[in-house]
Amino acid sequence: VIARQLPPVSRSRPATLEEVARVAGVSRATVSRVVNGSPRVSSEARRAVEAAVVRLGYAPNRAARSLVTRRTDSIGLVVAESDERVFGEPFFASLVRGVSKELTGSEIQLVLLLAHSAAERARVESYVTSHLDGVVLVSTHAHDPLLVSLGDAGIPAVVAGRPPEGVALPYVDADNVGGACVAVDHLLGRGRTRIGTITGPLDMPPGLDRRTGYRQALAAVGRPHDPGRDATGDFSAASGERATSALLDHDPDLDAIFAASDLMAVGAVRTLIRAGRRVPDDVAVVGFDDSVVAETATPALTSVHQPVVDIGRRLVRVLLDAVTAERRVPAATVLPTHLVVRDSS
Amino acid sequence: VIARQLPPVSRSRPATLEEVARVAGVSRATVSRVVNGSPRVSSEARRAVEAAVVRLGYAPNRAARSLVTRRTDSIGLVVAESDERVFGEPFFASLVRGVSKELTGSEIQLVLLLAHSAAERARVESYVTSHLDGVVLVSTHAHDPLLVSLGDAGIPAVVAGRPPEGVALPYVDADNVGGACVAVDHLLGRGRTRIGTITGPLDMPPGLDRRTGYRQALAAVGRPHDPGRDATGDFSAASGERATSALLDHDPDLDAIFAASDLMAVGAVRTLIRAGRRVPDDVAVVGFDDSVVAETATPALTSVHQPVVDIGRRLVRVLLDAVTAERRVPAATVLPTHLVVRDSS
DNA sequence: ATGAAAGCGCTAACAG
DNA sequence: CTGTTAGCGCTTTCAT
Repeated sequence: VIARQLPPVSRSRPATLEEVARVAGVSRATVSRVVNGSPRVSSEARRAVEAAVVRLGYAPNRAARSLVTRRTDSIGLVVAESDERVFGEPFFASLVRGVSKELTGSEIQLVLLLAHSAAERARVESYVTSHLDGVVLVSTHAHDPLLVSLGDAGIPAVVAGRPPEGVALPYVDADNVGGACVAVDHLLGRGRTRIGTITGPLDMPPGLDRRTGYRQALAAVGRPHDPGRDATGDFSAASGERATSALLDHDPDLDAIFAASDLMAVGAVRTLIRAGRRVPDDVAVVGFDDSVVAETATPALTSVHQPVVDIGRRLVRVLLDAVTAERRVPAATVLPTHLVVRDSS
Repeated sequence: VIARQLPPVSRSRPATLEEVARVAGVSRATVSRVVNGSPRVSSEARRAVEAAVVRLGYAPNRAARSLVTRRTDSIGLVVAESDERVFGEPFFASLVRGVSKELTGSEIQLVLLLAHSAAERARVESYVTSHLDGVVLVSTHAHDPLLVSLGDAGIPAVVAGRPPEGVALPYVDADNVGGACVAVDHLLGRGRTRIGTITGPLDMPPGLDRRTGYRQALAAVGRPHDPGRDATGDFSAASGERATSALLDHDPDLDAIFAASDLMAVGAVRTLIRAGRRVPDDVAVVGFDDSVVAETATPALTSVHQPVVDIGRRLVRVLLDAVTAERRVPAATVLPTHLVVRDSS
């Protein structure tokens, strides 16, 4: 039988570098070198230090470290969104997963900053500039003041999704144009000819880009642009219903709808059924986002999948490159989307 | 015309207390007092300092402050979950909203810690104990090692949702038992008599509690417990389908189902329709969570609403009380739920 | 009411 | 390869 354990180190106060040094019989500088992985340490000293670290349960004090290095080793995820729903969106959830996934293994912490009100934005800005190494910015609103102020402040920042024109920050986005294009191609391939679209808000880049993809696909096969086949929504199911009614009014023979979000697609299906159309027999419907509702809807929705988790990971990689200034970061990174075919088309 | 502005303060390096003191013509100590709202300062000095603070755009350096106060002024939101989906769940999203809402206006920052793998859990634990004032723990897994280790570590912690038996941490939860009870009462009120239930996993407190509520409501009206009317699911739609088949096998005349999650309710509806039942005419269905799918499902689902945002807010309040040790914190806080009646019942 | 001074725990020259 | 030393920016006695 062995003694059960070393005398339990009192947790009253975390061990310091000083204590580790004393136990290991070296100087603070040496301990610091070991802890920070410097090669300029004898293996003998290193072993002694490592043992002491374990024995004492030593963990560096970040505050002290950051005071001298002027780095906080933490990055912010800033959600600049007055509309609180955003947070509940699957897009955001997956984004966070990607971000935190990319951070695993690094010593970098993720600080969440929600800036709903105008007052909060101001706080966020001052906080960010003095306490974070960099930020990932999520904002669906065009002309978000934070977008420009953070840009001006000169703090490393990367935007999730293409920001509106005029913002000089690097961004990572899904290929919205390409995705929409593929969706419409798919509809054309199914023999549909009278294809309408329900766009997102046109002051938001994704809204704009998906409409662009729709038009490109049609233009590519020589279809002229018919304004009556465009109806604007706001990404919500209710707006999808309204838009579909409008579309049907203009062209009762519509045989397909490309909706710029799954929620709008659900609204479209609902309205189509109510109008006596069968989906997909009479009218095929394709959504965008490949969210849970696409799977659970009846019929299950064909939808464009965005690699959101990957976007999150890439966002972090770009940001960290910007922070360390190791290399010039790309102004834009566009990740591919793909179509998931289900029952609605 | 006035001069456009004071000479733009160079942002090369954030202003320090020292600089503010010089500009205001006082000592560092005085500036510190003003910044921290100490009353022992003449209004004259205070004015001078405040002006200098504004002029210099001064923001205290958290690292320096935390080094001396031994407080980090940040709390962690620890998601101890190997199952990555959790993050996408609406429950989690609303929780975060509540937490961050409660934090607005305070100087406290929210640090997000995801602990998927076992290795990460270890890191999280060490990180937490040395760099955070306290943590809010989200874990749906029974017997999560973090639950006990954080409890042992003596760091202030509060759990979202009732933890499994044996965990001594304070928690905040929705009234799952009461909610389920009300749901079943509602079904009884609609004249239903053959009411089955699809439970959640029985090793999870919410799964257990909702079943308890179901049984209580039935017992209250003298219905004996019929094991054949219990089917176990895992909160997913697919499990809801399977469970419903089992329920129908046992009792083809079933006229109502209480599902412990909206997703399972959706699965139930799907299976019922396939089996030739009309919802709600032949079989009424009630879900739990009042999530987006409850709204978008066809028919729209009657569901039990949990005050998740409030849970988040309360979590923070309890945690901060525990951190400052201002008062003994309640071991359990149970917030009321309510039924949202829609078309499925 | 205010200032002087002593660190908090750590890193980073700089010597040796 | 290692130790000494000088702060990083802030709070906090302790005098005054």
